[in-house]
Amino acid sequence: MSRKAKPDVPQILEIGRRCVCFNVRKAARAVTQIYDNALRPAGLRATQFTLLAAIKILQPVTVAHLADATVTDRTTLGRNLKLLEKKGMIRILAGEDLRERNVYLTERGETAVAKGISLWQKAQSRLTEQLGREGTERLLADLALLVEAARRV
Amino acid sequence: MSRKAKPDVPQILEIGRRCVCFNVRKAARAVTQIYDNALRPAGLRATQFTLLAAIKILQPVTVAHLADATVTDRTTLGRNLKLLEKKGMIRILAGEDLRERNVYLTERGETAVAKGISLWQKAQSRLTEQLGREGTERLLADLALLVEAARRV
DNA sequence: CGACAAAACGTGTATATACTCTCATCTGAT
DNA sequence: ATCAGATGAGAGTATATACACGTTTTGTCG
Repeated sequence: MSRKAKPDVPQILEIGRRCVCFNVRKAARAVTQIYDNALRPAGLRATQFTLLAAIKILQPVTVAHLADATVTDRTTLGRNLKLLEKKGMIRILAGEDLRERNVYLTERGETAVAKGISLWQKAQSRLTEQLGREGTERLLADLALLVEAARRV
Repeated sequence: MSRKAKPDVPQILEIGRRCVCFNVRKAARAVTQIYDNALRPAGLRATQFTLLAAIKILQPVTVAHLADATVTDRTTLGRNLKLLEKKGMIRILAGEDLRERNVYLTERGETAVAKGISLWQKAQSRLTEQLGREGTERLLADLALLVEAARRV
């Protein structure tokens, strides 16, 4: 038996082409940069903007519920919320059930969301123009299927 | 009900459904967890495994070249490499051009890749089974188009 | 040859992400 | 009424990500 087999190189090349994880992460990196740049004038990252938007719809909302709605780990969400609180865009208050924390938008948060929406729209338009209308629809549908598939695994 | 209900709420709901950034990041989170869990027995995260695999193919390779190949920010890659070096899976040596750093797999790195490949295969199979053959092909094609589109923005 | 631009890389800072533990609170069964 | 188990949340640790800025080395051109 030789010390080291080489025949797995072609197999590794396949990984780069076919690995769902690698390719979806790569896409996420590329896309995130576009939205982060676009949202900079509002002092928001893409993640923060979508989180604020979710809060605006759901408020008052608990951390766990928000984590569920945004499909984010609860502890991750807690840390992301702390950042928004530090920016003065949300308030986090104890609920009736003292274990729960209820999240609310502040005035500054409302302003940031409003500013963010128009910036988001521009970024979204620029990207979807490149994808085409059909391409965008197909992509979003496929991503939804992917999340579903991942849940079932 | 209060008349204070915000008129832009429907618009915000659209964001959650149609925002490419939010949805691709969400998918990346879901998928990453599957691969991270699968690769745990090899002591690797998904990112680390794909990075090691890329190094195995390209070695010896400079940081910048590797960043290009994996479509990762150069500084991000540098930090990811440092972790693998700390684990003893790669070696980073100065090149002839003293500005450059050449990256090599170590024995331990080879072992980790080998172990990772079979674990990766299982995770990939489980996920693509859920997606179906066609679904997987379409998804990967769409993700490639997305990366292209993002580059053009 | 010498000034200067360009290339390759690292550091400081900040955010995003998730696992494991731990703590406080609540709820239901006894 | 009480206690065991469930539930909601935070803290500790580790990794992934990228921008702004700085450093060293190379290449280039007058």
